[in-house]
Amino acid sequence: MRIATFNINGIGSRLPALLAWLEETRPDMACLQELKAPQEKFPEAALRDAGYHAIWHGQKSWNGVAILARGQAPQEVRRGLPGDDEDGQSRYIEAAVDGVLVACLYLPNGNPAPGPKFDYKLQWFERLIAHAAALLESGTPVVLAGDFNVMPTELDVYKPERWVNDALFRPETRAAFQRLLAQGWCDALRHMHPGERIYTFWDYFRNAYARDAGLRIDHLLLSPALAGALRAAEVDRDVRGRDKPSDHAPTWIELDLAGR
DNA sequence: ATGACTGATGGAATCAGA
Repeated sequence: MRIATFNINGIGSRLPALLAWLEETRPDMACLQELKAPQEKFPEAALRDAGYHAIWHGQKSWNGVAILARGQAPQEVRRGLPGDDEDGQSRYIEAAVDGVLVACLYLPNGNPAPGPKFDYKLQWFERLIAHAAALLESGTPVVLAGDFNVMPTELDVYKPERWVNDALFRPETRAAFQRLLAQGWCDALRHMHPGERIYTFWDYFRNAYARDAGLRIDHLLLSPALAGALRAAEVDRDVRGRDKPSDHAPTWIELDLAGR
């Protein structure tokens, strides 16, 4: 089973690029973030024509997440991260496909830091950590996939010293990510490529992609039950170099679920 | 430290992104 995560930065303007990528790579599941579209503007029919069933949680202008599954309907388990009934931002959706629970998340950016946006980021992170613990306790095979807006280590930033005070790289943010990992999650891309510089995001500014001035902020975390099934983890970086690209590249894992 | 680029909204200029 191949599961991808892709922050598409606007499904309205990115639909041709999304369809082209789906057609080429045919992932079994795809988690999308930053739909930037209200619920009724999601291109359900176009995706169905491409062979994908979808669930999504839209929002006007910002945020928005979706889970696609090829040839079958994702079974929605949850929409919205528990822990704050006042949180109206569409950043979390969860579905089961073939016995695997997949959480699609878009963790808040948090800039500028410090400030209320950074506080929201850290609070959201705490809610994620609490919910992730509950998922692990359930014993279900789980993948946490999405745009975490965290570079876990200095290896994940083209120029760490420039980012130390940024919400994506501040000590509090990295510490929260490490606490999440310490529950027992496997950072799939890092596990398959230890010590390697791999990025999933390149800024639109200053020709960042051509300079390879990137960040690794899109992650797929595997529960212990799934870690042994991991066969590959890669970034489709060429997608970032195409016409009208998202600033993120699709990131994916291959799991061997035979004989579970 | 700052700015540069892009999408959504709304129909210009501003916000947000990372």
